[in-house]
Amino acid sequence: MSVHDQLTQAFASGLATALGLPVEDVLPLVKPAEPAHGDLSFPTFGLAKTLRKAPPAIASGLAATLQVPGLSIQAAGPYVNARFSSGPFLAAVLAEVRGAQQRYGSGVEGAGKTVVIDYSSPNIAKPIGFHHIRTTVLGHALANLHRHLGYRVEGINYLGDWGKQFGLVAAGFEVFGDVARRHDMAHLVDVYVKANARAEADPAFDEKARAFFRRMEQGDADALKLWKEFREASLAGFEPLYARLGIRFEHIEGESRYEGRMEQIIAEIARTVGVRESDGALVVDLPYAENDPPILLKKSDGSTLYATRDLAAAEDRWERFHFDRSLYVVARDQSLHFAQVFRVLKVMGKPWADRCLHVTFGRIAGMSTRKGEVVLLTDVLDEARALALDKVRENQAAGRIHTDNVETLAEQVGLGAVVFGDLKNRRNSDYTFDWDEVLSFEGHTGPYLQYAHARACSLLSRGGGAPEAADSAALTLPEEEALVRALALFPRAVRTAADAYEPSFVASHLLEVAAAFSRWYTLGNQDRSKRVLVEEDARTRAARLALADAVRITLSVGLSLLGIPTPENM
RNA sequence: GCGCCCGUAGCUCAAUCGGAUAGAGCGUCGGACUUCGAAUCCGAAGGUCGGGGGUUCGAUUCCCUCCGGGCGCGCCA
Repeated sequence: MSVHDQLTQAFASGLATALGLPVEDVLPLVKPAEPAHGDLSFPTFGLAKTLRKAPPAIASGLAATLQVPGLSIQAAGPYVNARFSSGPFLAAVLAEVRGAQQRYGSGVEGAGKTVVIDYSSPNIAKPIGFHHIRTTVLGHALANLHRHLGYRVEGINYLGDWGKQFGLVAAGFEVFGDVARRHDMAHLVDVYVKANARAEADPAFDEKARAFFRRMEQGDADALKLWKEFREASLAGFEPLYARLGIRFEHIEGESRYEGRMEQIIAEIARTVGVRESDGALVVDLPYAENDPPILLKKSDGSTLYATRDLAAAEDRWERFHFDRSLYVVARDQSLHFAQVFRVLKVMGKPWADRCLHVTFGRIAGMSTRKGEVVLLTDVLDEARALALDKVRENQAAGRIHTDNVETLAEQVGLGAVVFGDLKNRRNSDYTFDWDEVLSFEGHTGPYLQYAHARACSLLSRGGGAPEAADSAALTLPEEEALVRALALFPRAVRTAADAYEPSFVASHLLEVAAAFSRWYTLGNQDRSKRVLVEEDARTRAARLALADAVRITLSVGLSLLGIPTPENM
């Protein structure tokens, strides 16, 4: 348990004892307070009725009697506020961070538990547009967060490698394709885009695509051979992108994995839930869902649909992992689909159906180029790198940074901008794509966090590293206390982020840490006695250096959890 | 039509299971570097929390309704 959690717990149990209530009833009401009010606060409104006393009277009564080591307790109107005794608190937090290093904020609450995370999951032979960043980067962060809390994580890149789109590519190759370039991902994408447009206007062409997929499902050797080539070319095309983002999946598989299990799962659904034919298609009606449409298991031509494959996949994942949670990091557009799939599983009698969860996220609008094509994720990353490179060279010329590899640094900063630019938003909010916004390096951005981290690193290297021993009693500036408070809340941010499947909680907390650090750091511009590497006083210098080290660690852990590189100078 | 999500400063977003005076960034204006790194910091201006009801000691948060936007609603994934 973190220092902050321990103090919160102590305050809550003190209150609980004084009130004669179970701690579980009190703890949820205790919350971090605004600095002006202390560190923790407890509102007494809820007790007014049962105690038949006015809230301010309850609060002052509690404050008068309550004694908790490490806390100074005061009533402020209807609230009971607690302030951490700064000496012990600062020392404990700095010791905690220093002791934990890269494990800061980690935990064991997930020990023995498994979480399956389906994320990224691009479609083979389709372009990876910028909007793919959402599932990819969200899923990656969720995997990291859960791993940090002790869960076994099974990340699955569940490729859309089966379905009509291969028919489109295959049919498209006859018209627009160059067979010699069939292993070239970019060419595949080009063919797919053209074929897709053609199919919408030309029913005969669309039927050719359908027929090709039917042949695949019937096991036609020629069709499957071509499919396999497309699949491998796409997979190879994806690799550089994942390498760039630092993502490694535990499993890369796809819908095609379940081709052999379709009849089996359909038979089981027929037996447990019931199926019927409708306009030649095979559908399953869901009980208690009169307003929802039925799910299609098979098209009228006998080929299967992705719902059928998702049902088989869910079962397969249960058999393989016996998960405590199975997450699907997929756009909110598909919430009806997942609601239906999960409900079918439930009605089929799968006791683990309730462990499946659709982790939704909003849309990115306004992403088309003038030609009407989507902006590719790779292009955005390239653009960010190019812009970062200008800035790096500029700073290098000004003598601000010393690195032998400007290219790598530019790539790291560009990634920081793009990845953080997505993760800082709450996942369910829609946002509009804006080049200026994605390529911004100032303000609430990834580079801002990276910069703060690099500055902390720079202090440490100038100051001779983290001191062996430091007396935190030398930290007397209000900005220092505020900074330590921010560091202390980091473990809590990690937990709330994991619990809500919301990495943006970590993102915004890191912004607070970096802001508190920058504020503290900047004091030294005006007043040399407030510099971290203060010359006159070795004791203060060591304490400040230890604080800078704790900042460095916290930012490093937080950025890593979000999948953002942490250069040591920039 | 039915369902889900959303509406907070000029713009983009926060506000932790309902809590104290709704906060940041960008942009605008004004300040701080012969640098412990200015990708930074400080200050100012900027708000009917979409409108209206309701529940509550207390509502940006919960409920209802209206307005406005996004998405979904059987043979794509």
